[in-house]
Amino acid sequence: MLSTSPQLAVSTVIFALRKTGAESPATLWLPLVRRIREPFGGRWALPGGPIRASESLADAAGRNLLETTALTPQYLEQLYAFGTVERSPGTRVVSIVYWALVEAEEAERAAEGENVRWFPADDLPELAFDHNAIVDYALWRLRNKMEYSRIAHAFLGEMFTLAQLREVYEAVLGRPLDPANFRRQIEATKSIVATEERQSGGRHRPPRLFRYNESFDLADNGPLPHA
Amino acid sequence: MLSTSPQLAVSTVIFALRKTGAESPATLWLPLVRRIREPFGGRWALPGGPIRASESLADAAGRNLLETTALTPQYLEQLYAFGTVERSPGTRVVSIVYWALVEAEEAERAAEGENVRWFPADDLPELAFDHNAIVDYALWRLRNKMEYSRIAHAFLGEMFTLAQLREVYEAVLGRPLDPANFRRQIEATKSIVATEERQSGGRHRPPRLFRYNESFDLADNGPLPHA
DNA sequence: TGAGTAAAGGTGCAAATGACTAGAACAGAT
DNA sequence: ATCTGTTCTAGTCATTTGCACCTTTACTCA
Repeated sequence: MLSTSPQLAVSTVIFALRKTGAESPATLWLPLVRRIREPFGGRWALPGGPIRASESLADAAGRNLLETTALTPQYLEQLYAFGTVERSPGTRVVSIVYWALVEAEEAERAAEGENVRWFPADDLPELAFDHNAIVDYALWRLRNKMEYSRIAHAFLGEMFTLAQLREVYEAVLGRPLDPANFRRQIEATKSIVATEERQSGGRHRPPRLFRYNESFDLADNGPLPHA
Repeated sequence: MLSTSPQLAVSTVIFALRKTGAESPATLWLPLVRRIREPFGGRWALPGGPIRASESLADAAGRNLLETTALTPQYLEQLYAFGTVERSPGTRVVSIVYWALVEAEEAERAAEGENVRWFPADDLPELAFDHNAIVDYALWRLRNKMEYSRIAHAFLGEMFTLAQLREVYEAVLGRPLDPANFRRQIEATKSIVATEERQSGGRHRPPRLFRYNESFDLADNGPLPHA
């Protein structure tokens, strides 16, 4: 009997920050798609699909994401290759999973449908396959990376106030940060620069707008082949 | 035309510490295997092979490593999935690469042969496929991880002196460390405990032997599915 | 017994961090 | 125009951390 090579697929865990109420803190959300086929028909699952012969793994992740959720992420990084024998009933599937971040605005644009819905990352239903465990791992990576890189910026638009940036950190790390100390740390950084513009409209002193210094990478992922 | 799924394989970058001369500093070495088939026939490559239907990815990496190099690593972790279109001439191959550490003693035991040879990690020949880039990335990960985990211990045996442990750090990080400060950092750690035994034989005050506290993991890799 | 060597222990400075206080600037309401 | 509440902004101070350097201890070998 010829041993057939495992089936190969890519999936993506993509996070966005959402504010439910006006005064409630922002939390992490992610879009899931409803499975139509067996196994796990009807269950929610990570967006993903097969790899085409002409595209790299990252390209496959981005394309499947765009096709199923209409989202274009600000940040995309390989998470892990999952390949235990029993993770998919019947067939042997190896999933190369990416994780991604998307701006709040972009996340709003992508309309929800019958088969695509956003869920809060800390309160998911039972997903298909091992996808609950995968999301847990992606959350761990996100929180870890937040502490020693500048990926927080990927949740925000071009320009942002320090309060907005701090809100991102507080939502991901799950604890409040001192505004004054936070300011000091950001200003010590060269990767985030102050602009002359301010954001008006609130019923308070208009905060200065900041901009990310494009000459810095969002994260140092080492000497990884670009694709 | 039916789009065929890419071919899937695992490879492993496995490091050991070797001392060339008696007084020269230890450096990183890794075993490579000589390819017999095309493409890249005759070139050196990372040990690896296909994934069996009954084994997980990590198991496949360990098995292929044992079969081709007779090595059993002290530490094994997934590195990255490489899958650009052009990385293997002719066929489309996705390689899930692991990286590993092995004790010096265990590395000695595994004899070199015509088709397996150890090379210094910082002076490799031109390897098959994109394996040079893969080794570079593995080196980067190793150096990174060395700074916030206790994997250095995986290079050593059951018991070791602080000087030996420091030699590992110096070899991997590529810079000398202050012995006094190094001692303090290690002693602040709960994961490495002093024993009552000492190592005699040197022409100096006999150093205390230390032991790794087995109740700690070598590295915190988050909530990863065990296999 | 003395010389040499590395382990082991200690001291002090500088930078980073965390908790806290206080004033300045603005929007909107009175 | 003045008041009020909120947030930005600046600064202090104590604690921790990292790092450089120095001294003492204990052993082996000649």
